[in-house]
Amino acid sequence: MTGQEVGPLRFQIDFSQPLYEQILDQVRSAIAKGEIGLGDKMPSVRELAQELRMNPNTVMRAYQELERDGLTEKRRGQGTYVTSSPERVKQFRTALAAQYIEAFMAQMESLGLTWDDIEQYVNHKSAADKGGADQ
Amino acid sequence: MTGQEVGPLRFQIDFSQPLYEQILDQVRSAIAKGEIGLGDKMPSVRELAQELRMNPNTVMRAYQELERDGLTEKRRGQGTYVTSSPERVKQFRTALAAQYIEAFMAQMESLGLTWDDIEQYVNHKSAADKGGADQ
DNA sequence: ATACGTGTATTATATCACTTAATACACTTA
DNA sequence: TAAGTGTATTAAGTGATATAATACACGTAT
Repeated sequence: MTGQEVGPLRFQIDFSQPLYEQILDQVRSAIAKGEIGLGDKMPSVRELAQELRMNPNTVMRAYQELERDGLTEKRRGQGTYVTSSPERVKQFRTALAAQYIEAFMAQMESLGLTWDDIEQYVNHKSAADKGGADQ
Repeated sequence: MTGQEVGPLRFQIDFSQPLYEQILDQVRSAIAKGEIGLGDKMPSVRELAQELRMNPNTVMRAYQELERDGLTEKRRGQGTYVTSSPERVKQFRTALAAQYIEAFMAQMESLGLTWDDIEQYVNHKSAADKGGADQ
């Protein structure tokens, strides 16, 4: 909770994904990891658009989703600010993590792999081959 | 390894994803889980297209990717057959699992969550809240 | 040889998501 | 008043996806 302006955000933009989605993901990450302080002022839509050489509309789309996430708040005529509520951030992170995990588990299930198989893979980078489909 | 024709495949198609990708994922899954026997004959492009009420070109796109995966083989004038090699299937499953896992780990990292956090979530559906970003 | 069923290639068209562009408006602060 | 906010609108272009209508080469069965 610094209340300062957000530092110079280092964005890594490519063409593998929609641009607005990359902004969204990277700002989400920066907030979740505390790289952006709570209450900080985000760069303005036009400012960020110019820095990233994008259209302001594209940046705005990302900003609107951030507000839907509850991670930012708009103040008319003033700008966009990161939420001051650590609970909001926690809550958001938990919800998104749950979503990622569910999707991941579904992928694993579709390959006939169990949680034990996954743990084996993670613990020592070798055979995720063991369960299911032994023909 | 039955060598039979593949049974009536139950496809679940919606509009949340490209159609060819849904076919691809579901056939991959069916092979990985052994629901489709090795060496089985796949339905023809036109046949499946009619059953799913899609354009043959769309089905063909999925079939072409399946062959790139090494999961199917084409026999000219005859049809498309599931590979007879269990090693191929194993290899494919391992590779795809690794890809899924890497992507998932990156997602978790972007939220500042560790592997321990994930295990906690999976073991008992509760707080993935603990590590990182405690502001 | 003929007919049929394979996979494949081609060309054209349509739709949709994404992005850019150029404005204009309402609000806040200096 | 002037400058900087977020926002809305309209128009246009691009690329991925999907459909449609053909046509071709190959293998098998008749």
